[in-house]
Amino acid sequence: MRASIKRGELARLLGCNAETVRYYENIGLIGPAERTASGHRIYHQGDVDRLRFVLRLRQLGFSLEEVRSLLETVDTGKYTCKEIAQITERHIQTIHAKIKDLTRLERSLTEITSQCHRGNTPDCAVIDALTDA
Amino acid sequence: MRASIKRGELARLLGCNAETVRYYENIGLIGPAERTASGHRIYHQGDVDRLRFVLRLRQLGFSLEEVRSLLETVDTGKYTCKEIAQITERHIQTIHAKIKDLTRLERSLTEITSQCHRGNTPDCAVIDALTDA
DNA sequence: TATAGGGCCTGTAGTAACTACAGGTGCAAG
DNA sequence: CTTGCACCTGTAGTTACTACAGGCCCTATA
Repeated sequence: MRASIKRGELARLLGCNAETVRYYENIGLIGPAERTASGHRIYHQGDVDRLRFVLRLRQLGFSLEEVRSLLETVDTGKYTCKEIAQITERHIQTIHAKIKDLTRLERSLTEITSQCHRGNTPDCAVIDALTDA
Repeated sequence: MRASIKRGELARLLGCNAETVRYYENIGLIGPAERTASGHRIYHQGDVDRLRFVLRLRQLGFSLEEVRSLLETVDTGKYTCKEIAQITERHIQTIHAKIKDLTRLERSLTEITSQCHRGNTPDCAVIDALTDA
């Protein structure tokens, strides 16, 4: 017989919050789980695999909508390696843009702070930079 | 007499959404605006300066709670340059950590994608990497 | 002076992706 | 048998806005 686990065990197994599993079911990202007579959810190997797939995509920074779209793509089987590569490459670009933004931000802040004498008086170059018109 | 502008003009002047101004007032980040007899908000130079301060901090990635705290610090005037420098340096650390996270993420994705042959078949190294237990 | 169009007013709901709670069952170990 | 944990449900809270709907005000033009 197929191994079956409950929600908490599934979450522990994959390192996510048990509420997240229910949330993903609610929004239809993963299918409704099989239930025991008393209403408790039970999960099998296939469910574990699917949730792992979802969680990995999330860890890689894909949005839930992107995950949903990728699941559909993979489910229908109508995809090519080229298409998948394109999707991930677009995503890499997005991440790259975020890194650039943050780096610019870091530079600004570092520059502003570099003017500080770090003394025990309230005259501060940071405040000046933020206050000036 | 003091120059006075309305909400839309203030927003245009500082490059933010007019609704944002109302939002900041609602959450008490900026004080309640002076009103005309009919209830329209009016703003003066001091208000412009204060909102600019807030918006700059936001642009630098500070959270609204951090902005609130900084406003309070500056308002009381009980701060030293050293303290402000410490706050911004902590913030730089946070940003730096985010950059590191994203860079790691980018590396992972690039690595996964590098295995792809980009062909017109559905056998894809990305999917394999995401699917494997 | 009448009117048309904007801009302003309010409260509320929606966004992303969960997380946390309250109030109530089920289940398994001792 | 009872204790305590895990599970069930629906709902509210989080961040930082943004976008309405329904209604008033203000100003420029005919």
